[in-house]
Amino acid sequence: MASIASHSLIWVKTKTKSQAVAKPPKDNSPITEHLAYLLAQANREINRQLEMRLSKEGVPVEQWRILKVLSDGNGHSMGELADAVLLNHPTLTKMVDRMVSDALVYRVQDPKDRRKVLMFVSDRGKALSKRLNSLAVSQEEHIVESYGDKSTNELKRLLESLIDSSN
Amino acid sequence: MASIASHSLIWVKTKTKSQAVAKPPKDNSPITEHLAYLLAQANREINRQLEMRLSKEGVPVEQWRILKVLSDGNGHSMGELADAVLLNHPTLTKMVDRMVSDALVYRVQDPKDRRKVLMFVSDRGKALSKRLNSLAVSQEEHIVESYGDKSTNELKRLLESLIDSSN
DNA sequence: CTTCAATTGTTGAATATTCAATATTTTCAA
DNA sequence: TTGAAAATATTGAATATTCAACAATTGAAG
Repeated sequence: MASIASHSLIWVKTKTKSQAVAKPPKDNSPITEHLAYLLAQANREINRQLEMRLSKEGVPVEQWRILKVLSDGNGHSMGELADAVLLNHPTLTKMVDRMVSDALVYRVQDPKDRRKVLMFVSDRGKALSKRLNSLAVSQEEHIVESYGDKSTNELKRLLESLIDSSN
Repeated sequence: MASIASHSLIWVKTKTKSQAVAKPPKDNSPITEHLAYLLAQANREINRQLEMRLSKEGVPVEQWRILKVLSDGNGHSMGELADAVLLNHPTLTKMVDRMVSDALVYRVQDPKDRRKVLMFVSDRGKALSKRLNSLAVSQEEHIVESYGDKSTNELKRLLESLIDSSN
């Protein structure tokens, strides 16, 4: 990992003239200045691109998430899984039903707490998961190409800390 | 607007030690290292918060967007509006149907191109829009409180440029 | 122990979204 | 000028999501 001195005296290029810096939106600001809108817009676009990649395997983005989370080999309860893959419980139940039909995952009742169901990924699911991961990684590489390494990493860092600060 | 010299010699605080910097994800990276996932997660959380605020007026986030876009007073065609508010055309048509029933907006056939329908906001819609904007602005202020001004502005800037680079 | 509240997951009905087909109008080439 | 293709918006059927109610199990207080 890059390690640099704790303080550096460097030239920083700064904007001339009044900057188009995002300000807290006023009542009459365009919607494009709202963080909530920018997040929705960026998410929609990136998700659309990923969806197109994954369509090669005929699988929705949510199933990639499910397979990826389960690929640690441990059993995950439905509740846990729902949080991890950003789906409501009933939506997850029904998507898992489909994936069970497709023999990608299977349910096991948790012996420690029989209210719970532990989800596992099948061999078939693991194989699919690998192919999906390649597609997802290649999408992110494509983003990095046009958007840049620095920006991508900085954006990820900021998103993580936004999520942290929202809990 | 703030105006500063075009180059400044300043102290920049930099990280000591190896940083926990996000790297391009590998096949076996956790899903939380994928940009697509972080965007979905952040969007879900911020959208959920906004939804809760707007529920005071019994209005979904999408209707706030529609009213906000139409609040410039100009007529907007359905296609234009669909793009702006991040909805598919048929979804928008049906949501607009509801809003017309609620007397928030109305349709006018475009005299220049009669394939098009121009959408306008009613007085009632304008009044509601104002109240919704207050709620949305106060949400963003709340985010800025816990997340910080710098981070918020930087995040917005990066999201804008991500979107730009994706077109 | 027993009972009642909380947790976990699923189901079915109600609602919303999406896909494909349609209708209308405009554009443009022949 | 005409006819075919493109653009725009809507519709209805198919699909997906959500809400509220339910069933099963556990936890915990009395």
